[in-house]
Amino acid sequence: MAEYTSLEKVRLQKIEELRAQGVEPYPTRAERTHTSAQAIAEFDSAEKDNREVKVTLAGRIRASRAMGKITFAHIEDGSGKIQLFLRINELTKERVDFFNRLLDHGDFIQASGVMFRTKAGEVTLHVHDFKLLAKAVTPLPADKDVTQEDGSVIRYAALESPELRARQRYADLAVNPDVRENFRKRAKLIKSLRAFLDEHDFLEVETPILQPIYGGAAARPFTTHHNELDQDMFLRISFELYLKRLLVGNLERVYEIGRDFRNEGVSFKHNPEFTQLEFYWAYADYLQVMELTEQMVAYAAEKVAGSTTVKFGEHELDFKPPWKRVEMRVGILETSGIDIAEHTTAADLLQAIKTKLPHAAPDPKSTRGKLIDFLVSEFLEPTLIQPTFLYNYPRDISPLAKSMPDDPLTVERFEGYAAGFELCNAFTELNDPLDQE
RNA sequence: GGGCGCGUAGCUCAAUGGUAGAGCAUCGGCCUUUUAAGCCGUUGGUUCGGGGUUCGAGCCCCCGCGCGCUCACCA
Repeated sequence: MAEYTSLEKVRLQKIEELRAQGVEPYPTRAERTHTSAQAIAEFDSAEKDNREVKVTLAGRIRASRAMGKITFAHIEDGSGKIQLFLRINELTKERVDFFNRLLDHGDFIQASGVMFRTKAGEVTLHVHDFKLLAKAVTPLPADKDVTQEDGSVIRYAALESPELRARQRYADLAVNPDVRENFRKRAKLIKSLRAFLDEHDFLEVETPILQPIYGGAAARPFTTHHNELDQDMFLRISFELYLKRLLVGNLERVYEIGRDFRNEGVSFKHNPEFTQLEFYWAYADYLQVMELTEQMVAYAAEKVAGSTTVKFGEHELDFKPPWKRVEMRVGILETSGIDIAEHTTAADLLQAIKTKLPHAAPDPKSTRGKLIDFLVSEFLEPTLIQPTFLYNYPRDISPLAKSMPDDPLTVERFEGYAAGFELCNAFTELNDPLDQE
């Protein structure tokens, strides 16, 4: 255990003092009657006819302003913040002093009383009784001071550091309410994807995470060891190989939502463990999958955001089918001026890039596939803001995908993009066993 | 893994190689409608760790640790 900070030591002393006074800092039960949002809503409707609203609320102290014989404080629960008003008239001087001296930001308390509206207009609980529910030792992270150009200082009462936010998710959640909303949206999203696929006769399965041989993608794995078998095992980098085996077993439509693990770079777009959805559909081709995909995403947007139109950063994205479809060769030609069909070798294509795009800097050792990738990510991808399917990929960057019947260098594959991000990747699967070797 | 940058009080940050500071928080006092409350006072430091240069190192040099950005890899 790390050493306590001076602030934590003060709080530990307060716990001692509470116990000395016969106050249990961690009582077993709470008696909440309303969330803060319910209390405010109920008061709003009762205010017109002067109906009294008595409630008991529970939450964490987020702010307090002691002013001698009265104290204002805010507590926050899962539904939001609410102000408390404490006065010696109802509580006695001893109780108000107790609140001010022994309770701190972050402590969980419950408070009972009557709802009213302050002079400043804020719906507030006039506290007649309160009780400590759990004394916090480590303070909630908060307060970031930013000095403005004019020299004034603005205080943000929220956790800012990206490092802390990621490492201490609970603290981020406790302090930043919008993050809680992200969690709810994520749960809705996954629920809606399940509902959609179930509705379309796809069967949800779970395949092995611990695998003796990894595959299904080009990525480095995490390695672990099975002691009893004395055998190295890998955390899956993809579900692909196991899901395909289920197709072999005549489960014609299967899907899995779960974690994959890739031992690679970390950034705001890439995490070593990430959630992925894969589905496989026997006897269908990539065009049918394209249609199903845009319907699925639109369905999810409707369920999560209430509309197929969604704000993302500065963009307003409309996921309503049909999405724009751009053939890769045409897209590259339109955005970079290079027709990859006219340059069938790496050397040839590299020469064309150097001639037509003197400012571009591709790796000269690249294969033809890598050069095409370069053109896509440099010129084409940034233009794919509204939901778009990019389709018909060059064979040399698309393992396991089936070639087009009349063009062996191009495969039946597509990727979906929105706001410049790749959303998904799909293809007509190679099913010639000899070709696969 | 490569390149660049950062690490000073609980937090956010100052400090030409010359006595380590400010605001907020903490702690104490005043204050019966505040909401970034206000006013007065107080406490708080192995300057990330180790070594070196120097009369003198938070600052310069070397090694290490941690973190950020970025490139490569990838979704």
